[in-house]
Amino acid sequence: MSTVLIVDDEPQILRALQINLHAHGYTVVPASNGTAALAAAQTQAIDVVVLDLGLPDMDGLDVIAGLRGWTEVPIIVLSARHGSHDKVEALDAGADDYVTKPFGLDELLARLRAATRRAGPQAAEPLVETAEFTVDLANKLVQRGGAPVRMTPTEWSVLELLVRNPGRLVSQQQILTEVWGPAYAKETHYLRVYMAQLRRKLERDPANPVHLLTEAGMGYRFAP
Amino acid sequence: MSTVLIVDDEPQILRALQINLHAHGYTVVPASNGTAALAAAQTQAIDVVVLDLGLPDMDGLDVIAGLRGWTEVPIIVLSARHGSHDKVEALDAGADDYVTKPFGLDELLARLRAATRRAGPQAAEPLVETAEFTVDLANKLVQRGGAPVRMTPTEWSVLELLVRNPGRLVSQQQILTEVWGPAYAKETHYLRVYMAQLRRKLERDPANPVHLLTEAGMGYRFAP
DNA sequence: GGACGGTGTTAAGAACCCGTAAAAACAGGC
DNA sequence: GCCTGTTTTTACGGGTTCTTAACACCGTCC
Repeated sequence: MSTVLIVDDEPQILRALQINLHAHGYTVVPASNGTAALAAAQTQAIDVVVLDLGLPDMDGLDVIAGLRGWTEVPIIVLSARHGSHDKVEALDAGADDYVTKPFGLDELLARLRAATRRAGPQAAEPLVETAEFTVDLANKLVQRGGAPVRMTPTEWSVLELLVRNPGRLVSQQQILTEVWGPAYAKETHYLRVYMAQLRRKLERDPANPVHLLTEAGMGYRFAP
Repeated sequence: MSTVLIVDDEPQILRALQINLHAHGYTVVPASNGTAALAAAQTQAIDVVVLDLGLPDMDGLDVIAGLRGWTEVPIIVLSARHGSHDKVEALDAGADDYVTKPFGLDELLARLRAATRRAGPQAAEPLVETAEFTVDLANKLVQRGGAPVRMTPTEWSVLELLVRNPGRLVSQQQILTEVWGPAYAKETHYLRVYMAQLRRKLERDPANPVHLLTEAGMGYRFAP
């Protein structure tokens, strides 16, 4: 579903939101200060920002301004301050919504839904290309020689993880925990089966892969 | 500047808002009940709606639903009720913002600015065409071979969601949460029923769909 | 050379998912 | 209150995917 950047300096609130939003299907990117938030927003595809105004390193309004400098991503502000002056400042700085603490989780979820609903189709995710095939992350579409290639859910999860880390070595443990869950971190034979299937679908010569490479004992690497 | 439709059954509040917003450059269209509000929204060009939920003739949620049936205009809800359940319902019905009374005028003005700001660039509703049928998003009209095809509300919601994301794979979870609501995210059998109905109405050979495709385990995809 | 750990390939049953039709429950209009 | 159209529920056959197992392969180390 959507990716939420959560910015809050109180670890327990950050953790609670992280767990709850994840349970409701969101991918959560946490940040405990303004600098980390701005950095995270630039390196990852964020669909909506939940921003606590009380940050240790910089003014929350500057975080809003920093984001608004280059992105239209919806920003929901959390704040303990009820004063209307604070609300006006945050909204005029570019925030989309302002929620005062304490707030109910269901209210935050509803406001998240409202924010993502109107933001609609977000900026295009990258289209990863190789000489043999192309992977369209946003549309979950794989093409080879112009023709679409059907992927099963597990195949897609593995492929997506590799393709989102082009050139980087992804450990077997990491793939297993992210695709199958932490309990499967040792089931390396799953990986062998699915890597074989991916190569059969995507590589010209599955026995001598060019793009989906094995690093024996380490993990796998996607070479563009 | 912008035109605001204000819906409130208390004459003095309606009058006060009218004067204040007018003083801040807004053109104000007043309505004292839900029926008048829906009528006004259809006859005049409205940029943003300020809606009090406590109306004499109909439930405020139905007003939201009525507006959302055909327009994306931003809706700011005013309510005396602080309960998070009320907020969730209003936001999920399609409202963009929820302000509890009492509120400061400057806060309302800031929220109006935020709402109109992001509504800004209104894109024209496209006419989606395939070899078999055409979908007119703006007029909620589906045609096949020149003849209009009747759609039930639910059928239309599902079709609209798919057609608005041409080529993109839309997960079952996403369709269910957007059409039926977050509580129905697991009711995948609804989808099977409605996809079958849509295909029966729109595909030449419903058993071998060309435009409304299934990706087993992943979701559905509309291919233009 | 042979054992061994890690890897690739294939196949088959189990588990799960999907399409279809038809009936039951529900809602709105008259 | 009845009637019509819509949504929800139910059941089942057929298909796809996941998991598991068995075996071949390739290098390294003893």
